[in-house]
Amino acid sequence: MSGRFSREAISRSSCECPISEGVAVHRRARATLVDVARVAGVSTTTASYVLNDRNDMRISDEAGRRVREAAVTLGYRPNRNALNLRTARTMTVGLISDYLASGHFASRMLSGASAAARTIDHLLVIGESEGDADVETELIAEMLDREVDGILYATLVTSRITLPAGLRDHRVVLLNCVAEDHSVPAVVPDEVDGGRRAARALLEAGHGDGVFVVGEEPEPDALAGPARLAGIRECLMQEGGVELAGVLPCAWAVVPAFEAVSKWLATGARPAALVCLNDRIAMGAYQALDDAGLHVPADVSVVSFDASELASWLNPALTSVAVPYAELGAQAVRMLMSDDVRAGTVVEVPMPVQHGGSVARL
Amino acid sequence: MSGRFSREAISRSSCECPISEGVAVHRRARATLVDVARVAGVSTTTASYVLNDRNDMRISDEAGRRVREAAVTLGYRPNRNALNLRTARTMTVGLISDYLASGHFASRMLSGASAAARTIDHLLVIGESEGDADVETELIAEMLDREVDGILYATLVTSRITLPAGLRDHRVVLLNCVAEDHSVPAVVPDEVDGGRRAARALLEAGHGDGVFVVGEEPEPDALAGPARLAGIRECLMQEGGVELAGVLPCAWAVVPAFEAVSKWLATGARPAALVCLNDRIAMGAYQALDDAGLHVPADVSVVSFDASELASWLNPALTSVAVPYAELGAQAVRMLMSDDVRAGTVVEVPMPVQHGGSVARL
DNA sequence: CTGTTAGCGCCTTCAA
DNA sequence: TTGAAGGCGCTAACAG
Repeated sequence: MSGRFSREAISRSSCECPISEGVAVHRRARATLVDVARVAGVSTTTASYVLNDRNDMRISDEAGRRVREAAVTLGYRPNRNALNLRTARTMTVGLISDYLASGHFASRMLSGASAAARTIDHLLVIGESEGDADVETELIAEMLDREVDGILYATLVTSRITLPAGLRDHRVVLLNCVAEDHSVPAVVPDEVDGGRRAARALLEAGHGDGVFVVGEEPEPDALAGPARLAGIRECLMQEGGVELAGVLPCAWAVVPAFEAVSKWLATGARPAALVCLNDRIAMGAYQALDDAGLHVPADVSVVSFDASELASWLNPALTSVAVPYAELGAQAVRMLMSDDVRAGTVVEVPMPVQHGGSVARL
Repeated sequence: MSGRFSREAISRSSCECPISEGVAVHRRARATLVDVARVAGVSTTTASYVLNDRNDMRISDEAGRRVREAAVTLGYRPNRNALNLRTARTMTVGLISDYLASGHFASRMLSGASAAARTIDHLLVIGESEGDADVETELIAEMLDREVDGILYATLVTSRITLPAGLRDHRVVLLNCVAEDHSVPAVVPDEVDGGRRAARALLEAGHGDGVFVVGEEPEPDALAGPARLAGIRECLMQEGGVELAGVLPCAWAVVPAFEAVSKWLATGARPAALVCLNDRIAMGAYQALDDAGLHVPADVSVVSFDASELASWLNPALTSVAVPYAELGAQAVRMLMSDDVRAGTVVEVPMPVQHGGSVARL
């Protein structure tokens, strides 16, 4: 009883404590369930039942009304921390990623994840390891300490990974990567089908012969390149009956692509079409083609992957196979919080083609 | 007492409850302070004091040793939710932004904020409103419910804003925006000085006459453009003794810039140097200059703002004034959590010049 | 130097 | 139909 009174004294005295001499901060100004119950003239139990819409307990209409009214007038919002402690659920999902800052790929995943989380009343807690294993371990511990309801483990580059030890036996979904042993559910782009779609974009415009791929790059853990290439080869053969004309290796960046393509064109190569494994490679290729006096798409058609902003900035705009980052993030959240996450499940999200003006119709 | 025993029974039965037939999840498998105290043979108080390094209470070395040992062997980690409830601090900072997904600007801010938060043992909780006021209100409530220790309110575009009502009287720092009435501490880039630096990059290379600005665009709440322009004008005049030759208005995107510059060049305009108000404008300008047979930097020098990846992709690479996004995020977190946040404080972070090959040395 | 105790705000079993 | 009471895991008076 005395406890109740003292609470009240504290609770209502919205003590404005100034931080230094600037910003003022309300502490304990929020109404608690006890306050609501008191104002409504019922017990906390009753208030709790009403506010949680528990129909199994029959509450008189009158009591229900009074509680709801009190809650509104007091601006009552349940204290999540108390709830967390009580229920051991926090309505948050953690997202641990190696790189958040690089490119707006990561941010699109975040955006999709954030939105999906919000629709199920969860908030996103993020951490960036910057590729540092110690930081990663620390972040994992930090999140588990906070009892996030699940963790998304994401990588910037689609890759094959080993689940960090700290995450084992926890609710985890991999985002943009897969576990070596397929022991963890994962959401990745369907790169092989993406490759097919890139090739199909050329076939549909009447291309077939003289199609070259630019950007093969042997990185052991990167999955996108080989998968895209396989899809391209397969589609060209199965749907066009032609063999891929060749592959020009280069790193996935503008300058290396520019140099590789320039050198190649200098040898007299005259491709009919290029499939660049990402938009930056395509940009380098554009520059090299321009220097060689070749026009896109009149002389050479180009398709690429990523459908990043860059694709729309180039002139002519690139036809590019999009990586559905936002969708990946959203799907991963939904999967993480769904009831039937199965260990081996790997969801492959389709990669839509974004058409530009870089493919000539023959 | 019975409570203690029953706790123990629950606590140690690391009940592995499988989710569907896949992922297994440990519930309550973690050791609690009670467990540690019991194993060490002391009271929870003692254990708490030891683990929190509270020197004001003198604990025997022996007891201290045993507690620490027990904590290690049990892998004890304090339950943050209990701590949150008890201390009304959560060691989290919230970040509410209008757009997270657009460009990698936002993600750089996130990255900087995340890293800074980590150094002070805080985790970042994020929310994206997508420009929707209702979503924003909801996110604010959600974060306050969780008692984040402070909130960063960020905008994608540097702008002047009104603090959302729900944030008033809370610990807030504005990120990349300022309050109309300067009533809230804020961290923004020093755009005027950035403008000076852009102009200085030209002056130092011997330029002065025939400098045009591309990209003036009258958006009432956007601060960057006018500030950059003012800095450019001021520096040109004060340090170079010349008047800015002119301003070519256009939207801040590649295609509009391409069109505006093309049309302008078609009228016979022959600028000596262009200051493009962002990198995308510069890209459009490059394309237009190229079409007109003008070379960068031989015929026209170009400097711009943002120092985005794009600046390094262009050929020649752009000399561009960087927006220190990561630094903004980091500073904002530090400011938010520092003890002396003053209402009116506006921290202006310097914008470093990133040199490329787009300025000819005269 | 160490243990007992009373909550933080909430949910929920049990009894009335 | 409602209320009292216990406890989630932790900290901090206050006793001993």
